[in-house]
Amino acid sequence: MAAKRVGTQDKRPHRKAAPVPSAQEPRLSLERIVATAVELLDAEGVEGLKMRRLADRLGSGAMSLYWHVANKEEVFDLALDSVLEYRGSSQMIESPDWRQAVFHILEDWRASMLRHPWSASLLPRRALGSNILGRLELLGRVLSTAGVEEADLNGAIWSLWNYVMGATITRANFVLSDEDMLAGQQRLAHLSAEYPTIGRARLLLDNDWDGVFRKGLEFLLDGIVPSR
Amino acid sequence: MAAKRVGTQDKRPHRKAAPVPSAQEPRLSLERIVATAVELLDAEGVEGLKMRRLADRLGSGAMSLYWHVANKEEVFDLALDSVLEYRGSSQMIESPDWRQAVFHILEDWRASMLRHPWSASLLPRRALGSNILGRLELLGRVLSTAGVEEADLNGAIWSLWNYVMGATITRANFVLSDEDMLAGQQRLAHLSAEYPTIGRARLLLDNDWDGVFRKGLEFLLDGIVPSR
DNA sequence: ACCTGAACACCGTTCAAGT
DNA sequence: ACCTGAACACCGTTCAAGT
Repeated sequence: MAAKRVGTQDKRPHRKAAPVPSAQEPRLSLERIVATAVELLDAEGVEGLKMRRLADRLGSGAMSLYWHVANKEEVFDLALDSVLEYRGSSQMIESPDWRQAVFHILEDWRASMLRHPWSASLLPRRALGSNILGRLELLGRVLSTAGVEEADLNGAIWSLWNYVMGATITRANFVLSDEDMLAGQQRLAHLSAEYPTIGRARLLLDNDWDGVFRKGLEFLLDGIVPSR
Repeated sequence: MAAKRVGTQDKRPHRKAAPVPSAQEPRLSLERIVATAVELLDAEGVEGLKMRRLADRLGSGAMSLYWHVANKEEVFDLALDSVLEYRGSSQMIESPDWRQAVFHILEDWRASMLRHPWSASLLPRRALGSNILGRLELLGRVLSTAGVEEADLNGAIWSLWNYVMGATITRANFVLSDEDMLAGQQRLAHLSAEYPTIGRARLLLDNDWDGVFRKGLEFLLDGIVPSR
């Protein structure tokens, strides 16, 4: 199990700071590799990302990748961080309504991960890249201005992190095709005998993911931020 | 990405209901395989589980496993479900104090997963086995008696699921050796320039995981269960 | 600096065969 | 019913070499 690190090191031989204009563009570049990796991950999922297939899509030999990245792990780290880049305007975040700002931050984060369903499950296992650290920094700032004491800030951020990650990982893994849906329904009907409460709640069937997410978030915020 | 199913099917050729006493014990058994898989997973993590290594530990050829299980996926499913078996007494759960009962259910669930750090990350991706369904059924029952309306039960269960899963997955992946700890500390010190709020909150450093977990859970329950 | 093919050391699993 | 070894079709990555 890879130990958790914070941030990503650049262990490549040497990288020029700015590309010399006279030099011809290399066929491969970190940016192209990462963008293509994201495409491939979106299309085929985590286990669909293979170095040879990635190289194929890029029109290069499999081994060419290894000049740009150290290994497959680094491809995952880079793809993950790229997907977590904040692309919205900063308007919402500077809203005087802190509650609205927190909702925007967390829902945008969640939406970014759901756009790339492989990303959420990956995030807790990998080093925290700069884009996610930026989002957490922003969250901390808003919570601070909302009145969360410095001593409680760590706990507040982690509570929200835990909730967002749990909700998103669960949602992202719950991609049911219609046939799966049907099969699950039949199975649950059968299971209702053994699990009556779950059956009555129609668990796994009528899941209003977004509604549940917002509601739980309200509850957490009510508790985290002292006076309302 | 494997689609989510509910429950696990038994596709093995034929299984006798009760072992004929006169027949000699087979060298392998599902139980031994699963128990050994859990051992191996505990020792080496998800990527450490290999069919050949598992067979080695069992003192058999690699291919012998395939008479008992369909494939590696099934080994994961079975190991996961076995780890989620409830081993406590049912006393706590029948406590008249529903809040205490919910806490016991969720903390025992969380503890079971933390005892096998590979399990939490696996759970949302796999079919729900009978042991986890049993825990959810129990949770639903307690929430019901606590006064949660039937229409809100689905949302209540999922809110808690999301929170527990997020907290546990994050915690389980955060196993820092001392050197990692030190490296992270230095890195964060360096990062404090870019992320001052995070730095001040000592995020990633002073994490009182259990305390944060309980606190957030209190907040959620305050919101989920109407009158206190 | 950047890219390549051959080759190695694995993996999960199929198959045909043993007892 | 239960177990096995040989073999196949992959994988990630090392290496020595090309331009």
